[in-house]
Amino acid sequence: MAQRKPAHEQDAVASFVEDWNRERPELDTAPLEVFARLHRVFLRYQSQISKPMEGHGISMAGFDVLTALRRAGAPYSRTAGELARSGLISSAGVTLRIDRLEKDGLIVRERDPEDRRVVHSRLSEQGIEQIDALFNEHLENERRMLAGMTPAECRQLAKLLGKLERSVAAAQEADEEEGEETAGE
Amino acid sequence: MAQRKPAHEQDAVASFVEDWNRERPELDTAPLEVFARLHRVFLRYQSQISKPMEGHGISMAGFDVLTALRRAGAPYSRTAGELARSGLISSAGVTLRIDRLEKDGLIVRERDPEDRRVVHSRLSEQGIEQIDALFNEHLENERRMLAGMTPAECRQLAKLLGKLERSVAAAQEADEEEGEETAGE
DNA sequence: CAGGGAACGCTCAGGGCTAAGATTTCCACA
DNA sequence: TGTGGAAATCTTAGCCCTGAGCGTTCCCTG
Repeated sequence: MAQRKPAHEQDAVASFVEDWNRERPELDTAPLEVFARLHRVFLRYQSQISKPMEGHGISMAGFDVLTALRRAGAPYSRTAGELARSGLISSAGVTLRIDRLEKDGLIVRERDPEDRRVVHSRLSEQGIEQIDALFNEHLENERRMLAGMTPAECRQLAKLLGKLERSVAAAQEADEEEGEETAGE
Repeated sequence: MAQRKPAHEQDAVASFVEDWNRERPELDTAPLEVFARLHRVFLRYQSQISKPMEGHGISMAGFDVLTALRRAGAPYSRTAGELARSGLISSAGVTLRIDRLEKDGLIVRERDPEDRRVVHSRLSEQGIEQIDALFNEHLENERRMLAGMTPAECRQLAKLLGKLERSVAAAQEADEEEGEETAGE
């Protein structure tokens, strides 16, 4: 009943896998070793990364937009569609993010005169200052989160995560094509 | 039909790093190689993993609770606090998750007769059936997402993610201790 | 054996995201 | 040149999460 937590705190995912092997031994739980760990480390990362941002009154969602604009270089402007693709979120999500940032005076919306469907979001002066100050803190914070890893491990992990992203994206696209095929039957 | 992502489209995170080197060359962006990739692959994973669950009318949040209870073994029961820690979420979040699952008839709340502060959440018969059926699909889906990786790469990645979780957790705990020290001044 | 602190779960206010569909604008082509 | 489809953005409805704080219950201590 009580959870075992020996002095050197066993990996939580290893316990999960043990549990499943006991409860449903016929299942091959190998994928959990990757994805359950991915999930847990992301949740921890997310909550840790939010701390310096909250100090500046900026959310992770807002930070994502501000960095995308800052990265773009002068005049620090992108369309809503570009922001959706770069942040891997829906177009509705972009609208909401931009609403909030515009209300805070960090960005301005500008309708494209050539193609009036398009809206450009541009960093305000205040937005540039905020993100330039915050990004240093952000990197410093991330460095502290990597303190337990060697540089070689970081490089190896980065490489494998890149490969995993491609693998997950491939499965996603395979699903979408299958959906299109069966849609016309 | 041509692929949507032609060969010349390089890794999105590599482009980010290039952008930062151009815009703010004084910054050491090495941590992004790990965390930006972690963030992106998690977002893709999250949206892909939701597909089979939606078919059963279950959210990722609900799935997390149901698996935690199923893993626990008979009588498939845990306290709210245990669920919060195992899912890395707040106690308020647990209350909401349980509210929804109870309304759907997948779990039942039972107040502990020995310690009346404690509430146990237990899988209903229907809950057990649902999660047993869904978990197979879930693992199959995860396996498809790993199709682009070799087993050796998966093991290596799992190991490094485990190490990263410990490293991130250490940074988190360091922050909390610092907060406690300065709180009493 | 009475207080008071600690532990547990819940409530509330404030954000955040998505899917589906509406609206506006562009553009290719008959 | 008129029209239908496609594209870009916004709106709506619904669900999910957190931090702060509340009420209840337990239990240690004096």
